[in-house]
Amino acid sequence: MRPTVNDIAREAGVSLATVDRVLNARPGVREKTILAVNDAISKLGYVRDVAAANLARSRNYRMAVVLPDTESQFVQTLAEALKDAAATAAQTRMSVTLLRFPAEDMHALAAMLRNLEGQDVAGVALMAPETPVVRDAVRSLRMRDIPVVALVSDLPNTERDHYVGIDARASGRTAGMLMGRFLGARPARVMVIANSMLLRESIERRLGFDEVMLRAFPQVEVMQTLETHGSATTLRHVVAEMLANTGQVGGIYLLGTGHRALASTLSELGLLGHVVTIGHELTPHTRAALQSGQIDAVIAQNVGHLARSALRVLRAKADRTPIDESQETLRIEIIIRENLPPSHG
Amino acid sequence: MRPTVNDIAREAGVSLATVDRVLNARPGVREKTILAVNDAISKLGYVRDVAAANLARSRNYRMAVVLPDTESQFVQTLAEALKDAAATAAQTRMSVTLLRFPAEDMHALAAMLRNLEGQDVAGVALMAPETPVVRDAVRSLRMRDIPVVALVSDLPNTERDHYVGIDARASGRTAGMLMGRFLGARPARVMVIANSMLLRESIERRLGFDEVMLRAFPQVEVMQTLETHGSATTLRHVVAEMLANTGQVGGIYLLGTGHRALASTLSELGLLGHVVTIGHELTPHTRAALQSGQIDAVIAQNVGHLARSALRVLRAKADRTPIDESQETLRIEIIIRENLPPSHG
DNA sequence: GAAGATTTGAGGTACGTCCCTCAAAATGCT
DNA sequence: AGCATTTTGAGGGACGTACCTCAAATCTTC
Repeated sequence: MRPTVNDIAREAGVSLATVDRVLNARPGVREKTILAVNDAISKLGYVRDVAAANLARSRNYRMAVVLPDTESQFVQTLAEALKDAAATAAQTRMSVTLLRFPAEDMHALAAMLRNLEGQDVAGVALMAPETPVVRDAVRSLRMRDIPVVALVSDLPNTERDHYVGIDARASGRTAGMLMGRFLGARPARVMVIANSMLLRESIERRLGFDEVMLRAFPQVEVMQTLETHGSATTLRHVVAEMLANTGQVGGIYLLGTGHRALASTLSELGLLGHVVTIGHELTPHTRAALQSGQIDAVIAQNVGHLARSALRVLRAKADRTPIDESQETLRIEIIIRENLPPSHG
Repeated sequence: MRPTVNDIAREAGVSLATVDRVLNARPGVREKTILAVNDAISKLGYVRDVAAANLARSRNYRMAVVLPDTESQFVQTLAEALKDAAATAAQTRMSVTLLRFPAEDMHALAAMLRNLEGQDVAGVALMAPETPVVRDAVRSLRMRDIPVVALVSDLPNTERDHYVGIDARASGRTAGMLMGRFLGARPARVMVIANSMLLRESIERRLGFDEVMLRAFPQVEVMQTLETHGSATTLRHVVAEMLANTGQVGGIYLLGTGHRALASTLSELGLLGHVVTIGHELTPHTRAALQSGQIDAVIAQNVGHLARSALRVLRAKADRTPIDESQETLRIEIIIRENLPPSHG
């Protein structure tokens, strides 16, 4: 049988009230008594029954998840995963509010976060680029003891409590290694396409990619990043132009979105399936593209895991409970047609 | 506020006792009343507070995990992961007993499982090859309403409640695709090495591998499987012989264990790093081999996830609670040096 | 050693659910 | 209608913890 607070009281030779005061760090206990209780705790191997504790507290965890308001399939997929995770988390007295901010409007985001401070929010998960305004908002939340978890894109220069997501640089390296090996030994050129090189993630991925290419595949020339600014038309245009003016393009590395536009452009040029294409994130589009052979590999993070992990970490932070690192570390997944996971509705 | 059983009672116009009877499927309630209660439940969106329920039940789940008693690093790693998962699961009143059976002695295993029947075990997770004896033992457990979860290696022709692990055939296909792409366009031969081709897993992996090779890489010749029977000496011998008698060996596919022996053999022959090597499962050995470039890729399943998943599924089965498929589906992971996850102590 | 402050004990209620008992009410059957 | 049977209600104790109050015991300090 697991020891309870009563066992500790008996073992330490104090009353239940004192054990309770020690356990919950309430004042009015002598140092000596605190030590005696802690001794009993470790001697009996007592572990607080969190479920019972939360029941007694009848605590409700209101968590907020803040995502950019883009139509990007990845963000949509993530939002869905978060809803699922929230439904499950409801079983453990957690309620999750999903908020969206206009993607380019950092001040709107800051206002949103400031607003959250007023309400009794137990934690915030945030997917946003690191700008000064965001840094200030995060600091402000932390000052009020509200845990903040960075989602998908890290906020390394803020006081965020935790980052849930994969290392963008390492995922770029992974993409690079696959690209190099898939291209084979012959010299080739690789096109790199991004939405915007102002995004930390794109920069990091590209850095990782280049790192590996330079080191391991010197015969491959990686060209300058083409920016699409999220526009399919621009993507079509720059890709067609680049392909017309450059020979030996053997690979395309898509740092961000635009898989559909890329596939149709390649298809028009009769190149579909003849160029090694590697992208990021598993969405309905990339899934379909993998299945039909339009993409060769996708570097992804498991969004279901991401969502559950974010909520678990927020919860742990709110409870001031330790985090199981091995469970909360997301893996950089390499997905090809052969190991495509089932889609689950 | 979340609705409680009291709210349901009020809403349905019945007493607390009746709501309780319905919720816990106790007898002695008219069909009509059951419907009324269920209506109230769905109307109010009631979700049972599992924590409180378990507290009240003060139920202890004794789970047993049965693994073969091999020194294989994979099994060792899995055992470690299970211990970690068990430690965490202890927080939710679950205790896990880890049992080992002599790898080749199916009758010893059967006796072990029969012995479990006597004790009040709430569930069994089992990693074992599917033999008639095992089939009978599983059936017997199920007859006593003890849930059985197959671990790592499926038991498809038994009445096991669930399988936690990856599809061996699909992981063979994944290995095949990587092998083909890593080899490049030129013709080559691929050696396949297994411990024993009597193991279902080895067969399945090989089938998947061949499938892809035949379809997508006709220029590659996949040779007959060499069996090592777990002996490093045998491995050294057969590999050296095969390499001496066969030209153009560009790749080696290791279906089971033997990474260290293979590396040292290749090293002696001056071939280390010149042959595309693909193996299975992430263990300290394969991790080191990936890091040093001795292996090019490993097809793996996340053992931490595997362990947690097995315990969660057992728990759900014991509680007769639905399973979150998307959380319990293990992914076929492709691991190369660039996306090697951290080792976590 | 007395007054004051600090520390400890005893006891209670609550959280939401399970599970038990016993009596009361409703229903079915002849 | 009367009886047996089934269904329902009312109530209480338990699980392990949190949090509250009030009194008693123990320490300080002069």
